[in-house]
Amino acid sequence: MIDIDLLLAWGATFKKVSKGDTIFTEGTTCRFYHQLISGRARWLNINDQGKEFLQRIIDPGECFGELPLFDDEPYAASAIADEDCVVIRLHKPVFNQIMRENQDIHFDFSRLLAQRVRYKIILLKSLACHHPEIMITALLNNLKKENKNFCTDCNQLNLTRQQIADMTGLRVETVIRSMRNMHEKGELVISKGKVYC
Amino acid sequence: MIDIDLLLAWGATFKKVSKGDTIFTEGTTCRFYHQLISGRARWLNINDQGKEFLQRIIDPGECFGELPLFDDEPYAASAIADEDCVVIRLHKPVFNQIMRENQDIHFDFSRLLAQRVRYKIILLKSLACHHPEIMITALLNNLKKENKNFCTDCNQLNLTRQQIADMTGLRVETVIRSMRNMHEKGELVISKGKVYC
DNA sequence: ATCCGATTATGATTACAATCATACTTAACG
DNA sequence: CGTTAAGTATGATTGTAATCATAATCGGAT
Repeated sequence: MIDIDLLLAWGATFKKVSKGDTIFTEGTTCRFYHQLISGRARWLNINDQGKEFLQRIIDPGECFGELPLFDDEPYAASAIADEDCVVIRLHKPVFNQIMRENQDIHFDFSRLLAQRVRYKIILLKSLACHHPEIMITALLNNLKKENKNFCTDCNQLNLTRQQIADMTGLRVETVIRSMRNMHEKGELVISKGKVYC
Repeated sequence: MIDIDLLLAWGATFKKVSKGDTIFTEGTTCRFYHQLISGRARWLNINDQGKEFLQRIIDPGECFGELPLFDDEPYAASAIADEDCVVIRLHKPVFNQIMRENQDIHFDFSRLLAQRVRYKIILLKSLACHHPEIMITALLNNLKKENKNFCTDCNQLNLTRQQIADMTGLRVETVIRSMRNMHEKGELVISKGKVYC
């Protein structure tokens, strides 16, 4: 999201994270701006029953855990490395300084935040209607719009049914059955288990 | 959210809206910044079955419909006047100019957007777990934290069960039963139908 | 004070996703 | 290449919120 050279010029540092390790934890104080260089991570809530609610898959080039940098509250969710990762980090006060001195970047982040609100709103209203197929459609539409978790060439969805379940609160069996039904209806294509839309 | 004198200095205009009238509609292009002067409005989605999903009650002093100003997408939801309202409006390009020239205001909006994401995330994860009481608790906690829809003196909740249903996707009967159960458990107080927490 | 619509309340029934069980298929790894 | 875990698939059963029905209560308007 922010140019790496710029981050480095401001004193950002690289950090290696091993697969399975927690990068930061929901509810704790945020001290850094984070951006993923390589690997893959997930941003998620874990509820009292130990069930994961997957907020977002984090891919290289993306920033994550940015909410506390703007509202000074604790982390809203945890970040866990799905693979070995390299993260670039910058101290929060320095990040704020960049925002102040570089208004275009500030506007980029406003846009990002507005988009995040927008997608959460769309997902919320679809969850509220209780129809699994509508929830899945809303989720996939959101992801498609931001070119996320889709192969840009072949339109293959690159999320498992379980991940979709974890992002909607549905059970994996319900996701499987719903998506198969959507396939029958021609709303998407399932070929050898792979989903295209 | 923005000082009214400042808005007026930049050429903002007042607009009267009658009870029941639509202020703007989901999916249409946004041309104005809106802030409520007096009255009350609601910000909501209406789905294909005609069911309302209530995103937020808008009270005097609050801005609303601000997402398109930052991400240049259409309105994410509609705004409808619950009472006769006066709204102050400013053309979108002028709003952007204010952001550029007045960085503190820009940071205030970043904070607001981050908070909105945060609350949507919290609500999302609670909806995903399927327990009505957890959903209602999450909603009320969110509102309480921003001093919204609560009497600051007596802690009285100033939303109907129907409105809570419309904000969570639950049925009004389920909200009534769940809240009565929360009352039995001492998680809130219901006295003559009024809710305190 | 009286009326009327909105709100709160409660019971009975139903629909459907969760849950449990089991099996097949695919991908990763030594 | 074979082993194993992860992912996909499908059927049977269950639990719970939605739905339907009905009534009491509250609040605002006349």
